[in-house]
Amino acid sequence: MADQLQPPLTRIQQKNRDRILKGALSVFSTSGFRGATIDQIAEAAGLSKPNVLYYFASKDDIHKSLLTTLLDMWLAPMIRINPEGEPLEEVMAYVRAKLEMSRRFPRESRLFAYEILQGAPHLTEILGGGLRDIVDRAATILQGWMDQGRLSPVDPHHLIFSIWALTQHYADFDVQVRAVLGPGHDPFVEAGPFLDNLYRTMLHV
Amino acid sequence: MADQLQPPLTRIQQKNRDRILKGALSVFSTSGFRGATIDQIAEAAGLSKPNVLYYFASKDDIHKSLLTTLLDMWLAPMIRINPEGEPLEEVMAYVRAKLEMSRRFPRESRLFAYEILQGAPHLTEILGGGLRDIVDRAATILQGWMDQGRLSPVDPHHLIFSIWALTQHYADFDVQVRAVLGPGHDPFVEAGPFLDNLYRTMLHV
DNA sequence: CGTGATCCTGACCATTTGGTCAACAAAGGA
DNA sequence: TCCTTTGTTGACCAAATGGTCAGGATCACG
Repeated sequence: MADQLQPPLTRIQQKNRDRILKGALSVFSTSGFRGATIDQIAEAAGLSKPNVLYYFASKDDIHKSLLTTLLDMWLAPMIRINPEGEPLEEVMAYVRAKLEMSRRFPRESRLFAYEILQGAPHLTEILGGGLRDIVDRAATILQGWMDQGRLSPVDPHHLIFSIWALTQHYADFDVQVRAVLGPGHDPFVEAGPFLDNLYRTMLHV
Repeated sequence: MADQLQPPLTRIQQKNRDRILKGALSVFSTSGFRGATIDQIAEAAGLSKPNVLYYFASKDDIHKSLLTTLLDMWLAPMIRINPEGEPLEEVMAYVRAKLEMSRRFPRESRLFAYEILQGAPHLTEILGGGLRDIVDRAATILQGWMDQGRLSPVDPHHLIFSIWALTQHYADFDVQVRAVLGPGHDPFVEAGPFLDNLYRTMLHV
């Protein structure tokens, strides 16, 4: 389990690995793992297929690398919940951060959605491990606030699920949302006040 | 656009088409369209691959058939919203029906999730057509109730999105929800009161 | 029964796709 | 400059996969 002493990446390695991951994010997030081909990734990255496989051992390797790299970014807002802060504002800040991430990084959201739908074959250990710890920490903080009467009491885990569901929905189901709303709408802009109102009314003591 | 006069299905056709669709639902909902193979579907249906292709022209055909067949069932609860009913109870009944569908038909939920994630290649005309009409009708009813002061005013479209997101999340992200909650939890059972409380507090005048 | 329609399958095909490899090109340090 | 390391690719392979087809089995019905 000790970290391998990796030789530092060369300039070219840095650049090309980056291009591959960027291209792969684009392809995986639109077609899913099975639907994506190394050829597509190579083209999106502007490299030849064998060259892609020079930097990553396999398609699986690219996918796993993407997921683990992005997971940190994805969970960051939850870690930033501050137990010393004002309860309602902390929750609202998390909701806003999560919605903003869905707006700015919809491909990342879809990448995770595909992975979870599939049964999370590449994330099983993380799901029951690190993720659960992070969520439990947040749930404990929320529960504490509720016990102090500073937040309306609800199940903290399901509160967190609701935030995930409501914010990621706008990224993952983007086409459906836009098809139903029709042109002239910005789903993310409209969702802001809606979610704000929803969580304020539900959690206000 | 006129309906073709189809010869009635024989007993065997009825049975085998049914088995294929059942098997395909299972396979598509766990692997997505591209991840599913006709061989897997055939095995799940207990038929040989050529026999599957005797009943359906192509893999695409099976998939499209599944989606259109299931879409009606999926939208049924929304159509049942009754403008003459008691507003809050109508909404709560819809929420409960949708959660119950996620619980009983998680595979159907995931099938749609995959399709939307993919950009809904097989549902584009339905999304902007029939679905939009159904949603708009429901949104109009909700808006009417809000205008009458019988429901707290919120954006009706986003209210509907929120119900979809919150209920389908438990089916689509099942592994994640269970991994976070740990053993000894029934997410669907816990979600019931949570959603009940959420919508009552948000919509109660 | 008989016979036409329906049903079923082993064998096969073309294409796609993940991945390999030998050989060649470019960097880069001494 | 030379030579080792690093980077790149065309050609290739084996497996998987969507789909076809000729022919055989079974069914329904007069």
